[in-house]
Amino acid sequence: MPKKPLENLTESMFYVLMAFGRGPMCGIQVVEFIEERTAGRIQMGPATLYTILGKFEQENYIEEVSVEGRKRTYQITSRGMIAYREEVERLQRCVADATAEMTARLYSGESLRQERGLQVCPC
Amino acid sequence: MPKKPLENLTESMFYVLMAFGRGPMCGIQVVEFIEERTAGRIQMGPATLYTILGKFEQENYIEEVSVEGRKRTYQITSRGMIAYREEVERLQRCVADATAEMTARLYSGESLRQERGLQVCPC
DNA sequence: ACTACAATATCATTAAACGATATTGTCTAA
DNA sequence: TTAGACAATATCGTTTAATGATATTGTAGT
Repeated sequence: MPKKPLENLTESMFYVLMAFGRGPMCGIQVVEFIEERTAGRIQMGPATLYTILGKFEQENYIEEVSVEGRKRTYQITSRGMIAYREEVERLQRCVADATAEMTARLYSGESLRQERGLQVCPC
Repeated sequence: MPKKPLENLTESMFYVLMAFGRGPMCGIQVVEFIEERTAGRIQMGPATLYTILGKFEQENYIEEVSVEGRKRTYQITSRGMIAYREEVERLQRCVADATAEMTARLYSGESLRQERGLQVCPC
């Protein structure tokens, strides 16, 4: 079990934390949330789900709030919320970097060269 | 070597492909690009770098354009460009999903309940 | 030729994803 | 009361990725 917060969530982990933004829920509800939120793009199997839930509980990103029979309900912790917000920011930085890079190339005329498959100035 | 395109790039892979948007370059230049573009946030060691370059060449995302001594220069292929654009879109969808979810919660009054740590309606 | 450096390559360990399958608890109907 | 059926969670085993550390190799300067 890691001491430091996970510094790079996977897409699956990200959506699991997003689910708990809706409030406490059990594993199955998380899967349903993800399927709905991503319009079916992401379908998480039980192995991935419970692996992540286990890790998140160790990591103190979520905590158990009730057990009814087999059904375990979790809620997100403040630590989990921080991790989620940081992940949103990381994703935004990636997109921003991509955008900045595209813009830079446009202004340097690089896009023309790329389109034509040229390695050097076409002049 | 996988037959289908990689459907989910890691952050490291993403920035490597972004680097090749600048044109052909060698491994070291990729590392320098990433350090610069992310303002030092991401520092890639040789193991990660050459693992990724090897995989991308197999995957036909990049191709060798010259070898001078030890120095190998690669350029991105059209397949690589497609993978890169798809990855940008995936990241954008993640951010968009997070935003949509936040908006939905604001309008349902969920944010108030979350802030106060309540599981049920506070009324 | 020797040395230093630049660039790439490999090793070994740890962690993540996930299909497949197993387990367990609850409820219903006869 | 017990035999399904079902809902929910748990585990196994394989494959893939990340990465620190270290090794290799080619080139140039002296």
